[in-house]
Amino acid sequence: MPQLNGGGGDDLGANDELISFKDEGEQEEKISDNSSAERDLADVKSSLVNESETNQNSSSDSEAERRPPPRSETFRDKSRESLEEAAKRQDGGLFKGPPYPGYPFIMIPDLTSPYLPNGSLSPTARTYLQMKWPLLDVQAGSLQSRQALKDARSPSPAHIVSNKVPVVQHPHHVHPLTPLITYSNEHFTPGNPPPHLPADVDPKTGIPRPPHPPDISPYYPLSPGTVGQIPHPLGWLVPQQGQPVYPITTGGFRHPYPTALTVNASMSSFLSSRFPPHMVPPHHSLHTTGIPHPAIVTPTVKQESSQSDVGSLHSSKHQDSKKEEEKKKPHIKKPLNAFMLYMKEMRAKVVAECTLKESAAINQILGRRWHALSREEQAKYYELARKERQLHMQLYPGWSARDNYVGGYGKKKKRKRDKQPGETNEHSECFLNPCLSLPPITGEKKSAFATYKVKAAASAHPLQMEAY
DNA sequence: TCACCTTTGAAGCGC
DNA sequence: GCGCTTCAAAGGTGA
Repeated sequence: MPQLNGGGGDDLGANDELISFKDEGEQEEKISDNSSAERDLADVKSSLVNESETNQNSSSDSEAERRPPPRSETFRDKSRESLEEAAKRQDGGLFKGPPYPGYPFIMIPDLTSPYLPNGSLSPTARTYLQMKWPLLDVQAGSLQSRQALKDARSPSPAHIVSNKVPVVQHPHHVHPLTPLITYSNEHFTPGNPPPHLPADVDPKTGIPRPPHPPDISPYYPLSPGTVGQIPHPLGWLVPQQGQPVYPITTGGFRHPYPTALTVNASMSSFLSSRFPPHMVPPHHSLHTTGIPHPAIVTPTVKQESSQSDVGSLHSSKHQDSKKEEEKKKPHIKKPLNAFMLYMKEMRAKVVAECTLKESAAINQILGRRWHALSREEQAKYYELARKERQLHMQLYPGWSARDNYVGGYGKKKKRKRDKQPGETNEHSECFLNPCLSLPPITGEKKSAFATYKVKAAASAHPLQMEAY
């Protein structure tokens, strides 16, 4: 909420900047800032709510005269009301499930991760696994039971549980990292439903979902008949004749993102060193499962040939097939960066809390919250993004971001309207809501950050540059 | 139907 | 090396 008397908006903006460039020795301030992250969110939320209400009111009347000062009583009251209402919702009055429940992922930070020098699983992740993945042990147990059915050289279930890094994107627009990783207690509040619920209830619609067979990943739209016929997700990494080079337990079959789940950083190195490039399908949108790689989007192709009269279309078939061939060309998407991963995880929460759905507004909030994240939390996302890029590189060695540029795939996006430095966007929340305004990145800081990035690129993510 | 909006970060490219 | 541009996700909005 804009705090005119306290200069809250400016302060927030300043804090954002502090957070963005932590290498400039400003982390102390950030800690205190993080402690107020929730309060900040509440402020943003209430501001947005109030703002939307204000906008609605303004449309019917001469809003310029009536627009209340930000600290007017009505403003506070409404904000308080909205906050109280939100609090009621979170108190359990209206149960809200986690945005992405039941993902069959097991995300345990890489043991080589810098976050826990002792190599142990972070408490947060542990808590997350316990609460969100109560079936973990069960699954491991079931894996053990299934182990007998499988290649004796398969690794132990423990192997499965560890070092799983979901790195690629979900074909259904839900990034595996998103539901999987709860980086802070804030992300996983006690108000979240018990883990067994999400499997039965659609978190978005609240509509009960039919239970999934225990052996089927709920994220594969597979018919029961296909169960058991599914080759191993890493089948494309497996030598043709027989045994997988990399032993995989049946647990791997449960994961929608096989490579992501079974390949972590070290594993990626293993794969890259172990498998010749021809074993990595750079241009295949489908695994042997028939399930597209999440990072690949194959444009929907009309099934004209099978549905239309063959004779009448014979003449134009050639042209159609030509077009279809182009359409079929798989679109390998860019790996998500840290902020995108964060957005995917937090979007649902912000939407639920702010009762906003417009992505532009949501993204503004998320941008602010991103800046409000602690260094450690951001580092986790950077690390995940780094791993995602790593895996992406290994999956698609020849792929370049340039491939997705204009001319490579899809339609050309119209160039955004460039804003002049002092120009404000009337649509922008920043225009009306100082709480959402972010200070521009100065050239000095950009430069510093560029240097920062260059160094980081040589090793890890920017936040790890501290060590240098 | 599709571009736009809005965010941050990664990557490509030209100078 | 720097600055600019594009794309990644998301869903409402407007043309």
